Amino acid sequence: MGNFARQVLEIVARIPEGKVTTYGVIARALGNPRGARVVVWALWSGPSGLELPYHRVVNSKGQLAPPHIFGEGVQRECLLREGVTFLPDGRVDLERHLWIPEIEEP
DNA sequence: AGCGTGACGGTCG
DNA sequence: ACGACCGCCACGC
Repeated sequence: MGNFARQVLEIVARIPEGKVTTYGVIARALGNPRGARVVVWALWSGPSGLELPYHRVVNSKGQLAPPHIFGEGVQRECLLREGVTFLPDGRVDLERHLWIPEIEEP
């Protein structure tokens, strides 16, 4: 796993309960503004056993990952359980729950 | 050394 | 507002 991917996972590990962040935000925090897709790759390659809150990462519109990733409705339920609220159209209410990590890179 | 692959994001019609 | 398009970056083959 590359260095970037490791840093991605470090950030994911720090997303507070009841909060979410986005692929793009993580990429920017790591100084790679156009690296959103690499963040995706990092999540794929990350350890599945470890208790990382992968479900707290959504896209820039607040939409959840497609069902085949976590299973139908699973991601949504995890977030609901943690107190995340959704808009009528099913997107996460980013206004309230978006979490921006502190800048990492030196 | 290409080339295909994304759980993406912004821009434009 | 919404979809279609296109650029993006690291990685594995």
